[in-house]
Amino acid sequence: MALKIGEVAARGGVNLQTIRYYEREKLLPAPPRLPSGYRMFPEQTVQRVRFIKHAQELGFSLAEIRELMSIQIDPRKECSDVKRLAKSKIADIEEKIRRLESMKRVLSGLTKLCPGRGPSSVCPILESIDAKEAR
Amino acid sequence: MALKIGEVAARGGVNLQTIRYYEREKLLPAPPRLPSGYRMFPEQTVQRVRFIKHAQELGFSLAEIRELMSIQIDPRKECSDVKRLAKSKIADIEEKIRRLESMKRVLSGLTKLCPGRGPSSVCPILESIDAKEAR
DNA sequence: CTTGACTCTATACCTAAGTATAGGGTTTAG
DNA sequence: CTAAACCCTATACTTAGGTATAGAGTCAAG
Repeated sequence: MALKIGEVAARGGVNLQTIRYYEREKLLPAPPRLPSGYRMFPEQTVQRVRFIKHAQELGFSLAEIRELMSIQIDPRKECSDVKRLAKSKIADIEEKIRRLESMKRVLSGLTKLCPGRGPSSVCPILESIDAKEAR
Repeated sequence: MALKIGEVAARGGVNLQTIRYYEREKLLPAPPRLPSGYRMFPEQTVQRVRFIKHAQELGFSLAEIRELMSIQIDPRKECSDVKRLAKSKIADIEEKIRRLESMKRVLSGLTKLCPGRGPSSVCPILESIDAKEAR
């Protein structure tokens, strides 16, 4: 059930060139090739591409994503390294969640204050965000 | 208690040029100037810069951040517009939180499985992430 | 057995978000 | 009153993360 590059790109929701770019950048393992040179990707690759896209939307760089995904590939790495890395990533994630939750609180508060009519200068969104500094 | 550009940059934790760039890009309002042309920023500006940086770490582009911050500035805008925008931003934020929480679950599960010694190929992090697609 | 849709590599180009540099004026501490 | 440490504009360069194009080969439906 191998997929050609166009299938992977379509199902992953990205440009075809992006798949080749990710392979060059070691975000996707180099797939087996047909004698013609055509790449044949395992189906899983689609999930991987989508994971990359989601992680990007959460503010992770490709370098960070590569780090996350490289963990189990290298058997020279010790499990303790994996554990340390995972813990530090969990801390990053928790910080992001905290900030998002604070932004959400501010915005929710705003929609409640907002009468729904009249000029928006009444709405103190920016001051709230500024004052709380998204914390 | 006005600040010169260097102070703002240092306290905001960004390059000095970045402040001028943000002003050009309308992420910071054009500050008053001394007769010499020196910008004099209100202290608040530091908070604003930090907010921008935090929002970026959460995956918002400068365009999105500008949209968020521009809300109360224009009194021609109706409060209902503000409300609609705020609600759509809240939905975005909730989606981000959901994905982060899923990533966190996967990583936490991993640190528990991980014996702390031995090769990392034992650790099924990537498969977990792939399988769940960060949801 | 051909023709249209696909793939290959290589190279060039693009946008967002800065960062650096040149060539000058200003402020302030000694 | 001068020298270090600021600031000004304008312009050029950089990095990350893609996208597009050229020129050539391959696959599959009729």
